[in-house]
Amino acid sequence: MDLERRYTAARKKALQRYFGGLNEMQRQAVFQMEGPLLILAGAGSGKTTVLISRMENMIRFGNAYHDESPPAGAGGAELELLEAYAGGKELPVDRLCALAAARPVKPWNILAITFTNKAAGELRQRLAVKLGEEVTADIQASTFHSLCVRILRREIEALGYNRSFTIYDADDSLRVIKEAMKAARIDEKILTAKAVRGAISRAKDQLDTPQGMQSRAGDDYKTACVAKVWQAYQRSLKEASALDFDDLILKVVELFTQFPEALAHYQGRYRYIMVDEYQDTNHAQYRLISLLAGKHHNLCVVGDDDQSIYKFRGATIENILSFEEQFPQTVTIRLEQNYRSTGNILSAANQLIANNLQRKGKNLWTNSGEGEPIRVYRVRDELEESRLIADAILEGVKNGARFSDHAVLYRMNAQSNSVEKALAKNAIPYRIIGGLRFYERKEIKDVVAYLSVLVNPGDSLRLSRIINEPKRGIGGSTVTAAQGIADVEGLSLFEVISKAGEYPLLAKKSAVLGDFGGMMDALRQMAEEEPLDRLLDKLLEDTGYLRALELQGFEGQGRIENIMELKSNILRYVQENETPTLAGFLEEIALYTDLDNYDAEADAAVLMTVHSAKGLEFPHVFLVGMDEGVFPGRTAMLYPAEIEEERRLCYVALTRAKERLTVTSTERRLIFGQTTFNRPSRFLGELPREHTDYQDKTVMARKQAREPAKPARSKFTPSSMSIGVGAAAGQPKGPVQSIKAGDSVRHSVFGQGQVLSVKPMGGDTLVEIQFDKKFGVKKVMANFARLTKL
DNA sequence: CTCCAATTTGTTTTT
DNA sequence: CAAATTGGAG
Repeated sequence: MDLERRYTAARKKALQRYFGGLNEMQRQAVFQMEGPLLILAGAGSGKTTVLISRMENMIRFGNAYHDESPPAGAGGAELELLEAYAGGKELPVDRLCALAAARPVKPWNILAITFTNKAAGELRQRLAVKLGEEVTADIQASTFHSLCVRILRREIEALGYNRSFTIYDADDSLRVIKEAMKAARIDEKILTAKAVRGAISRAKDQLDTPQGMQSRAGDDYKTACVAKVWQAYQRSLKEASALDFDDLILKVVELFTQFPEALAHYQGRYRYIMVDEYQDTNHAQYRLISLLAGKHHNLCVVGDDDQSIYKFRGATIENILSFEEQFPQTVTIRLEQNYRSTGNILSAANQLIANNLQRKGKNLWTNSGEGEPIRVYRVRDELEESRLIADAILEGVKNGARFSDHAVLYRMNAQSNSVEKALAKNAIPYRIIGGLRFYERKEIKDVVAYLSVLVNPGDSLRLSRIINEPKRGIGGSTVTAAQGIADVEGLSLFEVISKAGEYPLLAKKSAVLGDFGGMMDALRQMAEEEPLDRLLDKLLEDTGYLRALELQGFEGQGRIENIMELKSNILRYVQENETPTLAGFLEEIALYTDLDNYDAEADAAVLMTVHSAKGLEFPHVFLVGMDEGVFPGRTAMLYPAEIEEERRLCYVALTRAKERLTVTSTERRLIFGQTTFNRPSRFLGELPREHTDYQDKTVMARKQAREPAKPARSKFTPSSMSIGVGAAAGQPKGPVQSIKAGDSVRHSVFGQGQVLSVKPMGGDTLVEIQFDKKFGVKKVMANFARLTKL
């Protein structure tokens, strides 16, 4: 009797010691393993560490902490050992596990859902360090979308789709919607295809149906149109055996509601579920999770209502605000100690977000010192803004920081341009996350379209993308005619083309069409026999795609390099997977994002949107464009709810910074070809003075103060925007070597590259250079970049 | 059918 | 301001 009590107590102590690196709240979250658990984790409160420790605890010790009975056969000797460990003696981990564990969880019973594939990979990696590769490999850690694809690959035939379905991206969807709108005679001037796509997507997030929308539309013409287009859109997708992003979630929900035995299977498999970034889930995702957790109720969600920034994508903050009602007997744990930022940064962020009404409310605190105040600058325009940043980064590096310690955050991708130029001019290596993504480049989309058609010949959309790329004399009119026949005959476009000879309408083109069909058939044959990289080579050769690019000159060179990059991606995929398939590769890249590729190791400054920066942290953060109309954005300014979302976004931006935070605002700015004059963002006014160091660097301010152009206040002097940093660093004074497109050059930072284009610019020359894949294409100023011709 | 040039258009944020 | 679409000529 007494032994039992002592054993339980010793075990508790031992576990406390094992997870001694965590704070009290974090440990509570780790040990709370059964039942619904809501972790409200503020920015920088160590929630990833908690998630990892929580999984480690489950796998090593099971519910030992809350278990009342000692393991079978444990006696006095075991108790003594356990007490010794609790008291500070060392003990091998396996030994401790044997002493303490109570029904440990099997790794394959754990499902962890993250926001990006990168985050999932990191989770797995950090877990592997603690538990080893084999154990970790059995844990399902992925995004909602990857999880759903996995499930659908096995089960989708029950819903009448082909197992080798294609995943359409936003661009593909838009094309299909445009087609549907044309067929329905809906004028794009009244209702744009993009608006329709958005409306459909949001409706899908709500688990709405075309029929439901139709009946609710009433006399609302636009809504009725959307419902009609949606219906046609869905029919096209099914004909092509394609799913869009939203469908991935939707179809799994459909599967689980229609086939209880399928649901039961996955409920049995995923007994312990964790969802990260829960504040950014939408209704469909909530449904999916409730279904999966419906049997065992072991659902742990982690989130921060103050960091909900994806409303535009259907995320509903309600999910986190009403979690306790949705799941009775929820245990709620708040993590409010921040380990990331200095006191000044944290206090300012706290005060900013306190202006929001729609929130649960919390107060982050930190043990670390005040740090330096937030630097707030008002400058003339985006050029000065960028120069200031370039100078500050150089200053930071001079003081011992790495380039990669610096991040520049902005509200929209278009803002990256001026920053990019300034960094290039100063030979500061940088990487851009987002913007035009690798898989959105034309040549990559083309090649991927070829590959998709090989897997899924029914995919008419992608077929028509590449049927005349490169030019082979199959123009729009021919495709339209063939598509018409396909619709009438109930065949796919590809089938009609393959036997073009049978249709008088296509008689003239039957030779070219037949050749094309034959070529694709031959390639499909090869796809089944040859390794994927060989297939790609053959495809590029046979289709003439490569040859066409070679004839394009330097622009084509860059594209070929991109395709080679695609090839190395294929090779990597082949190496990393035991049973590599073409379909598998296509799936992987459909769900791939730029962020997944973000390599924190490479020493380069990072440029990205605030949205992309979610979950990341940097010692030095620059937040640019804090202007009314930019951040908060123009469209948000009229609606209080939107302003709150913008404020949350701003909160996310501020809390990315660990040590130094610089915020800038400009008097005027060139936006979409028009100079706009903006007041400083209202959010700047919400940062308390005692935590900021404000400097007005506009011409007006200097005049008013009757001060010469040099501000006297700071030892950190971007001042008159020293353009000559690069030159001062040792640029040879002689005439610029004549560099022309096609030359090979060496750059002091980026290494060797090929000149793509040369443009005279403001007394200097802007050179666009293709470097190796680590840096990609960069634009640099010839006079400052210290280029040497090879 | 293809190519080039002019016009038009749009301007958050993304799995 | 840039990209994308449209229109006309070859």
